Amino acid sequence: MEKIDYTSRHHQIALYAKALAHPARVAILEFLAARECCFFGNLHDVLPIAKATVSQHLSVLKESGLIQGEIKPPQVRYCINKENWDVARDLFGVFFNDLQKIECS
Amino acid sequence: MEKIDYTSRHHQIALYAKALAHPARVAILEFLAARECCFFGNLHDVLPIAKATVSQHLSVLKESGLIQGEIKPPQVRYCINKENWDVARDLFGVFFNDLQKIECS
DNA sequence: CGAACAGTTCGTATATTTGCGAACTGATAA
DNA sequence: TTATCAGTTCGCAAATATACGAACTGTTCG
Repeated sequence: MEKIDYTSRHHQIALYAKALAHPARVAILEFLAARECCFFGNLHDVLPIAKATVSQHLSVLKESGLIQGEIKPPQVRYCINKENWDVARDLFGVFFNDLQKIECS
Repeated sequence: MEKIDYTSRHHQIALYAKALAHPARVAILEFLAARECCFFGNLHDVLPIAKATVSQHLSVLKESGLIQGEIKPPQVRYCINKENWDVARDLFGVFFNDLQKIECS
């Protein structure tokens, strides 16, 4: 049997999963997904962590592509990046739903 | 606005996401999901990592509950834990699909 | 200008993750 | 019994993640 390389799908799923791999980030995404818009302060008010840590988690989410930030001085407005959110939803959807059983080797 | 605690849903999603947060584990799950059964050796043959590392990733997946191992001397047969797999699918499904927009505060 | 406000960045400490080779375990085969 | 085979565990090194306070940036307000 040949060694495989991880496909770009494997990497993509892993990257999105990594973004979701902390309860704070799950909570942030849920909070954002429920709102048209949301400022840093709203998140900080609600989360049980220091603002530096909130900012750090937001960076992780921004780097994953799942959210985007827009500067509205003096605040920063965050929201879900709908395009990538849909990509992630489809990746996980296919991953969890489209398993085809093969006979035991 | 009140601080929230992370809910057990947040924790659960984060834990399953953590399990998926490495390409090797995504590849393993995909491989298992496609087969009725699969031995450690099959996975090691296919993955570009040392057997100690394969074993480690399998431990992570076992601890997450997404897979289970059964000793069939001298081999170990791994398979998807269908029950938890379904739980994870539903958690991610709801998470990605059931967002309700609220007006900007 | 100087103070205040909203966030980010920096520096640092600690914990967790990833990866590997080597040593181990437990079952079978010679 | 000894060797072998399948897989796990150990010990370690390097990288990454998590968290925080303090210092910083950039804007607005007096």
